[in-house]
Amino acid sequence: QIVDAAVELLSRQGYYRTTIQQVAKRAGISAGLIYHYARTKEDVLLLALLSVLDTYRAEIPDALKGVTDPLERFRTALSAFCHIVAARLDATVLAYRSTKTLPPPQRALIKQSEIETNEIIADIIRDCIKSKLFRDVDVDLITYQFVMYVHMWALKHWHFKSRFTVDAYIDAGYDFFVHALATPKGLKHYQDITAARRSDPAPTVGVTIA
Amino acid sequence: QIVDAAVELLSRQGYYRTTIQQVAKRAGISAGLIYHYARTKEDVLLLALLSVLDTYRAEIPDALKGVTDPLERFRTALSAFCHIVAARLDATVLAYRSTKTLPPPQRALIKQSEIETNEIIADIIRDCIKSKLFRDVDVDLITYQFVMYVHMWALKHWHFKSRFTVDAYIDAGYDFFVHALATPKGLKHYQDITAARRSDPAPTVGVTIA
Amino acid sequence: QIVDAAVELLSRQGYYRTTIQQVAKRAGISAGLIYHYARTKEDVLLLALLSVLDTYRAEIPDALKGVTDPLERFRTALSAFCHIVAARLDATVLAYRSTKTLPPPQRALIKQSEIETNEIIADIIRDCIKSKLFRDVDVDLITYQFVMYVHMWALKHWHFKSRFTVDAYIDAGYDFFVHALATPKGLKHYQDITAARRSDPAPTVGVTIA
Amino acid sequence: QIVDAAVELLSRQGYYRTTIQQVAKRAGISAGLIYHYARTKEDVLLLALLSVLDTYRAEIPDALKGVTDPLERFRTALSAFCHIVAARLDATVLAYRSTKTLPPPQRALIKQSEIETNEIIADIIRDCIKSKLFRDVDVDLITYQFVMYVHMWALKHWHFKSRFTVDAYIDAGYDFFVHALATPKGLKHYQDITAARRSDPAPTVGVTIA
DNA sequence: GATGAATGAGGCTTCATTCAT
DNA sequence: GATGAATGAAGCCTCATTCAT
Repeated sequence: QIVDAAVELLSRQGYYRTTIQQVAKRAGISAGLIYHYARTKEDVLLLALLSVLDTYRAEIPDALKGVTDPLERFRTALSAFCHIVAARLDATVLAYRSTKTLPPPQRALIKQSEIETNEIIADIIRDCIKSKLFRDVDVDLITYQFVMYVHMWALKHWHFKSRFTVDAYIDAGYDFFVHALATPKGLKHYQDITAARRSDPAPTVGVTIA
Repeated sequence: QIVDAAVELLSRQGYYRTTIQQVAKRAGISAGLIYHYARTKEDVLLLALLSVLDTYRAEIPDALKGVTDPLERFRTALSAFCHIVAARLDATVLAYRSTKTLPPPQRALIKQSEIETNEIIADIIRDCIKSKLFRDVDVDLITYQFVMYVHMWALKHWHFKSRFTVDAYIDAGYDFFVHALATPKGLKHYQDITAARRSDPAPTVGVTIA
Repeated sequence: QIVDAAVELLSRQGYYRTTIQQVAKRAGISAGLIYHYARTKEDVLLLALLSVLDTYRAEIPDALKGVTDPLERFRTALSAFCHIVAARLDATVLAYRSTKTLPPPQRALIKQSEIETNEIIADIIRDCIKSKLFRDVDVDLITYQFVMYVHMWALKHWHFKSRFTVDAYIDAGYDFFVHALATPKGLKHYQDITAARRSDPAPTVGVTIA
Repeated sequence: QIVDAAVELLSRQGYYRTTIQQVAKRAGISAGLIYHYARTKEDVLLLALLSVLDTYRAEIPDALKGVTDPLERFRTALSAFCHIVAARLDATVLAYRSTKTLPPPQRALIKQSEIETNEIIADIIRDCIKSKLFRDVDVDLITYQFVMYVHMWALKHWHFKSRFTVDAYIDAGYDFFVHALATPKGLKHYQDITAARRSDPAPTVGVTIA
């Protein structure tokens, strides 16, 4: 598919270093044909970015299926999100590199997609607050910090790759956010379920990508 | 100066949309002259990026002068850093957009500069830990979270600009990090000095840019 | 019909701005089908041009039916020709824009068609000369001037449209040509029939197009 | 000069068959350099067309210098104009082929230049009328007929080249227009100066082009 | 007959870089 | 040092034409 080829090449090389011819060749089609599906090279970029963002939006809910405890949902979302990003490091970085390349109307589409993913996170945080596990914090701000923490795995991967495994990174982030947000009750719950999970080292991550 | 012109244009337009001729015109010189100071266009980008990062490295310590309490230093660093970034939003975003454009050797210079700035933050955090105000957390990781929080003001400015003033953003971040990191003693100290500052609304930020 | 779509689009946009796909869409068929009727895009142009020229060749004689007086035939031909051109201004201009686009063999077909139309005019002029209404002028040259006068309505329509109605333009041209060509006898005849027509304002134009 | 190369190639091949590379090669420069002087290919066309039209505007007055008799001025203008056109047949045709290729603003410049040339002709005709040599005709219309007659030499050159020399074409046109326009006094004057010129076959044309 | 997806050559245009002055 | 005209490679995009269905 064109979009897959585009994501692959754009992720690796960035927008301006990637030519339409390269995308075409990688997709196994002719350059001209791309222009049946995208009107400009920027459209190809948009499609690629939306494809990446859609992965987030689709796969996080998948991982959450069947998880009901609010704090477990929080951890699962963090874990799933980190693993998704870890599986497509370059694609995540691409969004930060290239979104500004798009003209505002298309940029708005990207933002919209990002907001929709964030809403999944925000809902989870709201649940934690409603359950008195988290303090009554600014959900919007915390959501963005959560997302940034995940993205940081990609953005600063050159730094962290030699210091953390993804799972250690997830645990560290989980611990950090819980301490920042939890009520005493929430902290107690955190320690309980963490201890439980350690004595029962079931697969802690339900998402596996590529 | 060439570098200032470059920072200005690169920040606004990104690397590939900015031409050497534009930089030359904005700098009030001829295109050819730029090649006396930079061997390639990438060199111009490198110089511009280093210039921005140097601002961070130079101005945070300035703001910290005379501040001795570890937690106050933490808050001052956060505040100064945020204000610096707020004064050059686009330049901060530029680093995220364009660093990957550079070949590895030059990218290493950027990383090095970033690491040096981070070290300032790390030292402050270490002080807080040594003073038993913060828990014994992973300094490196927290440092990066701190920096990401600051950068987030630029990276997600389209979102936050209508929700926070810079100062409210700083306060919210300060509160968040303290809750995440502080020992009970640290928390007590936090509440004391915060209350004190509120009753004595002296200028809390010593950094003014442009 | 393909040709009608082609005339429409070619007239409005010229040869190179018109794509086969546009012609196909306008004709309500697929692009591939056009190549059952024309071997190349140039063939489409040729067909369109010939179609326009055929209109001239067919409609002028129609208007002349039943008109016997040589001078009246002259006036009727002028009037009919002008009205035809006025009804397809762009198509007339198209011939001037695009004939040179065709390779010589096809261009010859266009010329041939033009010559056949001219012959109709030439015959009328010859009649006028034979009837001693016109001086013994160079029929060929006068024919071309006649045709150019008509085409001028299209070629300089941007200028004349605000200065003349088609009918005023026809009257002015008629007067001009008669003065240029008429013998004293012809001039007398001209004044007689012109006066007669004024007192009997019957429909002076038998051609109505779209 | 770029413009000369452009006129040459555009005249011969038309707008779309002429590439910027061809113009550059013919002008002895690189393709990129053309874009220092023209922003688009259309600009090159505009420059070329204006250059041709300027030739008209400049050379007709040259030929008229020292000619005072209104009718002689009329004949001289016709003769000069025809010779100019004859010297650049293709360039004249180019204007008819390609003016519509330009966007309206630039097309307006072309029209303006054409109007200025026409004004030279119109003034001469007005003089003839003022001197009672011509009837009180519509100057504007006659001017355009005059110009069309000249242009016809280029537009229908494929037809006339085997039937007339330029000078014969000029004489025929002169005769035609005088008969169409002259008062009895004007006709008398025409016959006098024509007879005089025949017995004194001085160079009748003062314009020589390349 | 009819479709329209697919091709791929070709041209306009940009711009980093050079170099004569 | 300083200029800026000049280069020429490279890439986006268009579109006539084909051909499998």
